[in-house]
Amino acid sequence: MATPRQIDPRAPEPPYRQIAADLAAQIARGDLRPGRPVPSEKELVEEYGVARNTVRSALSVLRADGLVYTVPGRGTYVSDAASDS
Amino acid sequence: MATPRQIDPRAPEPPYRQIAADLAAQIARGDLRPGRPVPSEKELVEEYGVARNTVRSALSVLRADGLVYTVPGRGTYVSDAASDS
DNA sequence: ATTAATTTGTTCGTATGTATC
DNA sequence: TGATACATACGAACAAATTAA
Repeated sequence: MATPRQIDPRAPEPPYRQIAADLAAQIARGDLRPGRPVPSEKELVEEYGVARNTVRSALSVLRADGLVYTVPGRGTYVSDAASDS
Repeated sequence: MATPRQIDPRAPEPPYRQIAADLAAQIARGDLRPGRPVPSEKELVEEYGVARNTVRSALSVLRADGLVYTVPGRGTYVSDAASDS
């Protein structure tokens, strides 16, 4: 089963930003490493307990920040320069 | 050719649930028998005129209900105890 | 033994409608 | 009103497992 990760639906920060921040923290921490895949959208849906759209919104933030890149049909990966952010 | 089965896209029940209910009815009726294969996803797509994802959602419902089980690469089969449901 | 065909599994892209805040 | 979230659906591509030729 997926490791549950907590987000607060009533926090001022919307869930998709909380998730983006959490994933960014995992990258900064080195839990998610450059070149390695981020959990799939399906897995993130299960881990965070949100809809797929919400996960996708979070990943869009990370993409915009250059922290990850997505390959259609493959997955989303941590960018090589992500650690220097 | 595949026997067309009617789905009402404007009904309150979403198509994937209508399909699940229809297949469950076929099982209850004995049209689909324990141990025997359910039509392949490809066939169900043609029969119901929906996308593969939608067929797979319907099959997920039946699996969750224990009415069928799926063997990767082989197919989906009616569970032995399906009749007692 | 190899190859091709079939079938299910996985993953992302996109769109629509509804509901909530 | 606008941003956000959820549910659902269709599409496309490729991988993996199984079976047939």
